[in-house]
Amino acid sequence: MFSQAMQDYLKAIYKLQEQGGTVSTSALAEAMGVAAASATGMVKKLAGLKLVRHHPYQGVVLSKAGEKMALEVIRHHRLLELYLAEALGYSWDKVHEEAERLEHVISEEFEEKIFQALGRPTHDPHGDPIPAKDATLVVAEHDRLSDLEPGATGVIRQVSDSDAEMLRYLGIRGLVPDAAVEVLDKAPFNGPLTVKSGETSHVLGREVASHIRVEARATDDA
Amino acid sequence: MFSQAMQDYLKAIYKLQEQGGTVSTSALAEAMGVAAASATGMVKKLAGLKLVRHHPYQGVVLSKAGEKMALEVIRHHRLLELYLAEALGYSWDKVHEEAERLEHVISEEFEEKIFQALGRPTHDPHGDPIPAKDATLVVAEHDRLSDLEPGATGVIRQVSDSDAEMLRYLGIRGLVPDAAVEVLDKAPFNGPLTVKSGETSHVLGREVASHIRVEARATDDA
DNA sequence: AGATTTGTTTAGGCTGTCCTAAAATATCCG
DNA sequence: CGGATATTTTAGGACAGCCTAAACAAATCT
Repeated sequence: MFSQAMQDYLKAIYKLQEQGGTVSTSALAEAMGVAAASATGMVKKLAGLKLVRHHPYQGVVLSKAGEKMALEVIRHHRLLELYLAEALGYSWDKVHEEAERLEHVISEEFEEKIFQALGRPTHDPHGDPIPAKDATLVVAEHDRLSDLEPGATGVIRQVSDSDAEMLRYLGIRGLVPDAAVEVLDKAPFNGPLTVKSGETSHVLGREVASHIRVEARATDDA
Repeated sequence: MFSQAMQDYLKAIYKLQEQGGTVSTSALAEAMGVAAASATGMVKKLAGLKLVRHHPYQGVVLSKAGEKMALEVIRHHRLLELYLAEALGYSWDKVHEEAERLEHVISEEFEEKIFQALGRPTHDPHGDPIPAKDATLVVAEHDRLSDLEPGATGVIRQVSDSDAEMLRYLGIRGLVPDAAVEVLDKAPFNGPLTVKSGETSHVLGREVASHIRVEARATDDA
């Protein structure tokens, strides 16, 4: 009905929209790993199907229908990630890749079966919220760990799933959703953060720390 | 690497070969639900890749490599069928369709994970043997239920998974692998069989009964 | 403002898989 | 044997999704 390629484009547009407002063709092409011309072509097709609105040279916006489709794919993806981790014992750095392929082929029944088996979960292993069946999504905005100041404490809520290598690195160190953390030090000039979690402390570059979202506890120095 | 279409063709060739010796292009096209010309085209491509041998107007035969590929896909399929039934509670008439799509996208890791989770099984829910990792397959030839004579007893070993409707019908009646059966009566002129399983007896048409494979117990009237 | 750089779209092609229609080959039967 | 019938292959085309190269539009710099 809707091709795999179309689903992938819609998902990519959704994610870009989430971050940076308007979505340019080149950003979309970049995200999809295709040439800019290919993205233009697909955007025109999606616009023809009323899944996106396209104003040439201005960017792409998902329509209501397009957003719904994107969220359905994302729901599949995140449920699968969680299922692979929980039920099959996948390590959290490997779930993304497998889910990426499975998300396009599972039936609604499969979706429902794993949803129930997992106890109607709300978040995937990286802390990303799972869209509901009716394609609604509760987004909680948390601070980047890299934005916290020394002395701040909080709980990790999300870790970006974009880089498997990084996930492996953080997983080994216990820096996963629900872990409590405290910022001990923050070196100047975009230097690394020293973060304590449990008994041990870790030194994290700004780049990595910006991929970790934390729910900060109210600081007492107010 | 090898496209989904190619995998499906190889699988179809394997199954046709299993049944009827040489595989004609038209039989292949029929099985794949495509025009004969399309099958010819794909066969030529597969022959170019040394996955099949093709003698025009004579039929197609899988090469060693082609058979291996086919068995790998079938292994995926049957493991998935069993996993869907056992782990996710799918009814056995629905597993085929879902497995059909999943078989092409799961990784070797996924395969291994479900293989272990299922306790290294040897047969799928329909009683079909699951090819081993090294692409070897133990085939046990059992009698068609329709070939047994009144008085014969045995155990159901396989039920053809080709028709979901039929599987539902038989499942309700407990005519599943490992069920003990006894042929009470066999009407002449290709008439129905009366079969007892457990406490109840069922009347089955020849067509249906031919889709059930039974391991016959030695009869005592010898 | 004019020129350069950057971003976007159009034009034309390639590959994979399918199709129909027509030609070629094999089989069957009087 | 030879013509009718059935099967198989060839020829030519469609469509999806990708590509590169070239044309076009917008933004930026001096």
